[in-house]
Amino acid sequence: MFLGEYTYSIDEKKRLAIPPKFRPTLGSRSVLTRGLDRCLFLYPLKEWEQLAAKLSGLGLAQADARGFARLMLAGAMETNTDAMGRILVPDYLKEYAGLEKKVVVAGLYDRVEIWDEKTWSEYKEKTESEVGDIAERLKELGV
Amino acid sequence: MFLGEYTYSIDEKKRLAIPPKFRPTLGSRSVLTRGLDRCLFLYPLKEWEQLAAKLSGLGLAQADARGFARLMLAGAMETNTDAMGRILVPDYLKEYAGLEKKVVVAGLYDRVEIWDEKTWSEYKEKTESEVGDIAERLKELGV
DNA sequence: TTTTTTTATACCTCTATTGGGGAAAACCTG
DNA sequence: CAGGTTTTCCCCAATAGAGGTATAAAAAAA
Repeated sequence: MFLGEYTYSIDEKKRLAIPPKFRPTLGSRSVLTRGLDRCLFLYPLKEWEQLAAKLSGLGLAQADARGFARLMLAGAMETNTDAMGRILVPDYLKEYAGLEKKVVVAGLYDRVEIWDEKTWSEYKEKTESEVGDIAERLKELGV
Repeated sequence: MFLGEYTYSIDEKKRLAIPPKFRPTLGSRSVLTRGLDRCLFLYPLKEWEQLAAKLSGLGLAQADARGFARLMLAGAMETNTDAMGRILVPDYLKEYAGLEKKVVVAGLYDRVEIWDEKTWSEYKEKTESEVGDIAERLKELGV
């Protein structure tokens, strides 16, 4: 289970450290792809395989489903973590997410998300004001 | 069951002691999250897992559900209590709750709440003055 | 008052993070 | 196809920071 948010910097060789707590769960092979809302998704290989199967089964009928599947499948790339637990972020993904120097790595239960620090803080502020009453939402979930 | 309120100080390494009475119930692994009214919630791992599974089950499709899950899941952090019964409070949560030196740890039946001492006393004063109105409303609830 | 538990601070060890160097592989170009 | 250039990967090192431990003081209990 991935939890928490961490800040790292991408070095000039496009290497990005993964939080030590995430490393055992991710394993040595993981998949990096375009995510929603201008961030990147990072999955353990097994989780990715399940998701990819679901995505390719999404039927060709709807244009938006096709677009979504293309976004994630076409942009996917397997990444090997080096001895220090870092992954290499390819140019086209770095550009997609607008990653500058400072980057936020966030754990979201079954996946890891990678955001540019600025984009992340803007998104959080926006969401906090829109989501409104957290207590109400939690009650809907039966907590 | 968590009961009572205690005052502790966070050391310069962001470590915070948990009341000895709470330790057996929390176990060695627990989860610290953003709470309501600028405090932090601390759950035993098992309790949290139920909530997290529900949040992650909301799926990727809707933008507002995504945002809500991101706030709650990325905002959470698993904390291991050390040999002296202390937990580590990450920067972003310390900042969220405005924790300074003195901190109040309060038991609320099934969860633990963590407040900055100043925020806590202000909140209490405010609530005590409204206590009459609240009692009226509780009567309506049949308490 | 004595004993025991607990809190807080200081210190020390170890791990994590970030940087760089160099080898190998891939790519482009002439 | 050969030479040169760029990119990727692997190894190593230094520093800083985090995590663990011990001790002394304080509080609580007997």
